[in-house]
Amino acid sequence: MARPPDPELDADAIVAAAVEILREQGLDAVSMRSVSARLGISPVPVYSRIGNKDALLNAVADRLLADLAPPTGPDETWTQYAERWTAELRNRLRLADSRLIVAPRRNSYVQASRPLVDVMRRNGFAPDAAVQACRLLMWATVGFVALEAGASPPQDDGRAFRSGGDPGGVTPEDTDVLFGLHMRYLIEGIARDARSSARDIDH
Amino acid sequence: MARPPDPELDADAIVAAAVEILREQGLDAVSMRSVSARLGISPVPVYSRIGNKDALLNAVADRLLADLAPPTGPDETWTQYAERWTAELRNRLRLADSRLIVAPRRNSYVQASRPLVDVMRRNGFAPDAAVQACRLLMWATVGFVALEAGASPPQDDGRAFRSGGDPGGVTPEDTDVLFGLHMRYLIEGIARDARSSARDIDH
DNA sequence: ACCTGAACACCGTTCAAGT
DNA sequence: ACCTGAACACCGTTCAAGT
Repeated sequence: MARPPDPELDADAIVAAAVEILREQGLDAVSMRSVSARLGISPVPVYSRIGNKDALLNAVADRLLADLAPPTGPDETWTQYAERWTAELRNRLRLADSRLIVAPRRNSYVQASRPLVDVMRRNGFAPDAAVQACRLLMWATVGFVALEAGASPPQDDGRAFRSGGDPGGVTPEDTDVLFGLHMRYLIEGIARDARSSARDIDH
Repeated sequence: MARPPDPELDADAIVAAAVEILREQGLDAVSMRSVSARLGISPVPVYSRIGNKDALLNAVADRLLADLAPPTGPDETWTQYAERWTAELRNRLRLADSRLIVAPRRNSYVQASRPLVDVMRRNGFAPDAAVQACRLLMWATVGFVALEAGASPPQDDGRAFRSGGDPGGVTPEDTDVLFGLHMRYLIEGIARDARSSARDIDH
């Protein structure tokens, strides 16, 4: 019907439609066909603007996971911020489908790392050490949520032990405790290594 | 052609065929149709014996991930064994597709936990503490490998920075270091908490 | 009882037209 | 140039026969 490229249809509108379908019906309902149908067009323009389904899902994930990191407070130690940072990341990641979050070096993750790296550098960390520590916390958090969320949505497992007494005794409270313990151990370890390397320099 | 149920065709043979296809062509090539075609049958018997595709993939994962834990050595401290246990788990998990490993409470994981829990209990851990610590190390290891492997196979990402100077400076060596650091922090943290709770009891 | 062929309702992706 | 309809080569799953 139209010869000039539809000016209403840019990559952003396509990603927005995909996010709507994701929110309403879940990740499995997001297809090149369902997205184009929602926009009232054929799948071809989606391919020409986005590329393919992988690219679409990456774009969806980047939009869903924008601005993951909480703002830094004044007079906050790096350990305090690191604790808030991991907890906030976990809360945000849990809202997304676990299949979208398992991707290291996702743009959103690189962005989210920046404030934590900055805080650590202001607290005396060497650039390399700050980046490494931040990557450690990021991987640990993303990996934890992937496992935590991977229980229900993707593969339903068949076995009939959803409601009632839980299977191996893993309640949501257990999971919270496990996450807190995990992050505490990592942050304490990073702090200890940082102190010992500072001692090396002093000496 | 045959009326009696084929005695050569049990669930094991179906899973074995799926594993063969997985090894030869990757996870994406494993379908109810490709598996039944390899066995020379229609998809229907696969459904009647396995259930559905989720059940098939779970069975494949359980077979691929059997016997994950290394044997315990005599006169080995729990920290030494925990280090070997996480390293061996990582090596084994890396051989599988990351999409198959992200499932907490997978039967193979429960089995793999047993020897580590036993070693920790022999070293004075309370039952609950040993189970919790083991779960922590399991989740951390599985999550790490999921991230580590999730870079290449599932979504190829499009961006052209595979060969040559790597993107954000994440070499395989960096990844090895990160894993070692991660596990060391966790094991040290577990040891420290165990010592302090033992002190509470002594006092 | 247990199989097969065929079908249903989808996929991702591309091609050959149309304007 | 950019669209659409149609097609290709698949999926997971189920149904209606066949023996």
